[in-house]
Amino acid sequence: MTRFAFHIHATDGRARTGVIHMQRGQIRTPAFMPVGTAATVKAMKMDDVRASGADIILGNTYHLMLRPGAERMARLGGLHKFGGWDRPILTDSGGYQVMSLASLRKITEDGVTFASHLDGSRHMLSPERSMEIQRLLGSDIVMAFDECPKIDQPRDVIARSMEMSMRWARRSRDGFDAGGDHAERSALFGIQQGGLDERLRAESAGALTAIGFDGYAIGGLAVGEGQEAMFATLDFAPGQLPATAPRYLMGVGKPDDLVGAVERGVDMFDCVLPTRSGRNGQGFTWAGPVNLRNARHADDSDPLDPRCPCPVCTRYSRAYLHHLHRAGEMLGAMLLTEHNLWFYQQLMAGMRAAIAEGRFAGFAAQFRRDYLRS
RNA sequence: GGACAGGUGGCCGAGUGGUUAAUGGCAGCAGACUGUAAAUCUGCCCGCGAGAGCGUACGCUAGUUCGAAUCUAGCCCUGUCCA
Repeated sequence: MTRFAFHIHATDGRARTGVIHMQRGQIRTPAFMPVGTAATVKAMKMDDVRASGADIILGNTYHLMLRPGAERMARLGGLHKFGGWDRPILTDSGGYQVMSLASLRKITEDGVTFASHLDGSRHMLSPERSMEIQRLLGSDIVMAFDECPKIDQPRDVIARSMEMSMRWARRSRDGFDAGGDHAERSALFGIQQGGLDERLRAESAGALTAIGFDGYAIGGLAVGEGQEAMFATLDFAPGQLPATAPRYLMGVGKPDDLVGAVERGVDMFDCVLPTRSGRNGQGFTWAGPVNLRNARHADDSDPLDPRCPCPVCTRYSRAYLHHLHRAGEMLGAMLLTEHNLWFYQQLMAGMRAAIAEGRFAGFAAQFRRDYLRS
């Protein structure tokens, strides 16, 4: 059975559409992967995540190693069984927490020591340990352990960080390959760094390509640089990575970010936005984002998005969603999260179809007219 | 009828002579959220004004004082208990 294969079915400009084949299932690209940090896509049941159109979800090394713990997870049969999701799971390596938990960690060449945000206990994450944890979780797509640096730093700091991430990529490759059966069933992605700098990105891409990975992630973006700078970087970064492998833009993004990134050759995405925003009252629609807490929805009996076929838009009104979010009812978070995930998946499906039919530019233009309507 | 305890900005509730247009919380009006320390966070929230500022304001009235939400007196109202 195929461990990992990426077939590109069509291209349109730099945009591509295809399918990743893995033992636990197929992943249609361009793909959006809902984030399930703590063995749950927050506020969602896994059957509903699947019904929204997701082929793959994320898990997180750092959070799961702290709670419930990687060894426990392995004893319980792995992350898929534990969380009730039998399709592919991509696990982040903990590299993002090197940045997001900057005040709680110390970096050395060997790895990163965290003071747990839960109880202050100390935990070491190295390329080797991150690979081991992702193996214990039973991950399908393992991410190399990297440092996701803050963007507002001098070039030489970004350069040294990137170089260390490339040494860690080598160690991640070796650690993953030593994983026995798991390495036979799963895939390993490297992560390009280098900030907004074309030469650093090229160096990073070269280092990763020399090591060899199943897929290549673009890391270190969507960390405050703004869409214009991100797109400027994506004008060259995807092209520096192997054309035959999936390209995964980590942590992105808003709907218009996804369209612009697919346009520039990206195949995979993950982002907390649809789920977090769903909990915080923001709903995504074809006419742009909507804050359901706003007073103007109190008497609105229309669905959140008239074009949306999701279980929420076909049953409930904006007024009801407004009421639930005002009242702090948990169903409000659940329903809006579900809609948002459907919206993201419909957007991806729309892009896949447009690429396959050679009309991506028109799709993107129409999307922007409706969504950005400014 | 009597004894206590109270009456503060939409609500709850601090403040007990001067850095007080008055701490907090809630409600309200907006905004943010991008490999999840987030069902979170931020701003606004008496009126007029772009602003400086001006005007009103701590049950009511009258006082004391350079100065009162804070002290005094009377009155009104609310709660608990006793008759």
